[in-house]
Amino acid sequence: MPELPEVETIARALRDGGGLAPERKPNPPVVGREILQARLLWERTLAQPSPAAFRRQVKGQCIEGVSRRGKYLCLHLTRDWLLIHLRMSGDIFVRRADQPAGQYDRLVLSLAGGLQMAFSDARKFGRAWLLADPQPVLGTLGPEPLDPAFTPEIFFQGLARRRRRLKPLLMDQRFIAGLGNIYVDEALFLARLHPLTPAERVTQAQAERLLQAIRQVLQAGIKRNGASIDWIYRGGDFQNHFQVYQRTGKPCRRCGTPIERLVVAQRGTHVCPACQPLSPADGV
DNA sequence: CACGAGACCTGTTCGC
DNA sequence: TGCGAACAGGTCTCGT
Repeated sequence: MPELPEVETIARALRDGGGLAPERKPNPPVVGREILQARLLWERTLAQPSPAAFRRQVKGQCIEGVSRRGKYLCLHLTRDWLLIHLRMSGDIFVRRADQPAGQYDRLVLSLAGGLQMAFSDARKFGRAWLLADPQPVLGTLGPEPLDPAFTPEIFFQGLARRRRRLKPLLMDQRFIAGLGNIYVDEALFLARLHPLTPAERVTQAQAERLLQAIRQVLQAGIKRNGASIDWIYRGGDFQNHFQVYQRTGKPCRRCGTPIERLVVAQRGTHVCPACQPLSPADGV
C-alpha cells in the first residue's frame, strides 16, 4: 500500500489526531503518550533489536513526536526512534485499549490514557526498528521530493548521470525517497514521459516538468488522504483521481487513447501510448 | 552498473 | 461451486 502520501497521512493522524481506526474514525493523537507495554505478535516484524530487548527498551518511553522520511514512519521516543515501514499491506490503527485485536495485528503498543496503537500487516512484509540513532536505516534514502532544497537543477543532474530507465530509477529509494508504483506511473503520465526512457536522455526542460509532476501527484495524494485500493488502507480518496494507474483499456483522460499496461522492472506499469511516446531511438 | 528472477507473505479476483 | 493462476501499494539478494 503505502507510498509517501499514505504514510504522511498516517503520520499526521498520529500527530494531530484523526481517522486511524479501521473505519477511519477520529482518534486522539498518540503524541505525548507513554508506552506501557509492547506486544509482538509476529516476531519477524521486528527488524531490530531482539524481541526481548525491544519490549524492555520501549516500555516507559514517551512518544514525543511523529514524522515521516520517505516511506518510513518515524516515532520519536524519549530515548530512541521507532521506525516503521509498512511495505505492501501495512497500516496503523489506533483504538481504545478495551477493543479487540485486529486479525492482522503484528505489533501492538499499549499507551497511557486507555489507547492502543497497532501495526497491522496482512502480508507480513512490514518491518519495525527501535534504534538510538536512525541514521543507519534512513541514511541511504535519497532526497525528499517535496523538499524545496531539492531543486530541478539537482534532479536534472542526477538523471543525467544515470543510464537506468525512468521507472526503476524513480522507484529506487536511494535516488528519490517516497515514490512507489502508483505515484511513479501517475507522475510519468503527467510529465508525458515513457517509463522506459533512459534517464540520461531526459532534457533539462523535461526534468523540470517531471519534478513538478512528481510534486503535483504527491500533493494531490496527501490532500486526498492517500489512495485506497482493494481491501487495504481504507479511508483515502486519491484512487478516484488516477489518470493511468489500473485504468488499462480505459480512455486516456487527455486524448482518449486506451491506456496500456506493460511490465517494467516486474511491476505493472500503466501508460498512455499517445501522450507518453517512447522515442524509437530509445528502444524497448 | 543495470537488469531479471526469486524470496518474503497473504488475500482477492479472474478464468475455466 | 471449486480450483488454480494471476495479481497486489515494497524491498532485498543473487546471478548474469
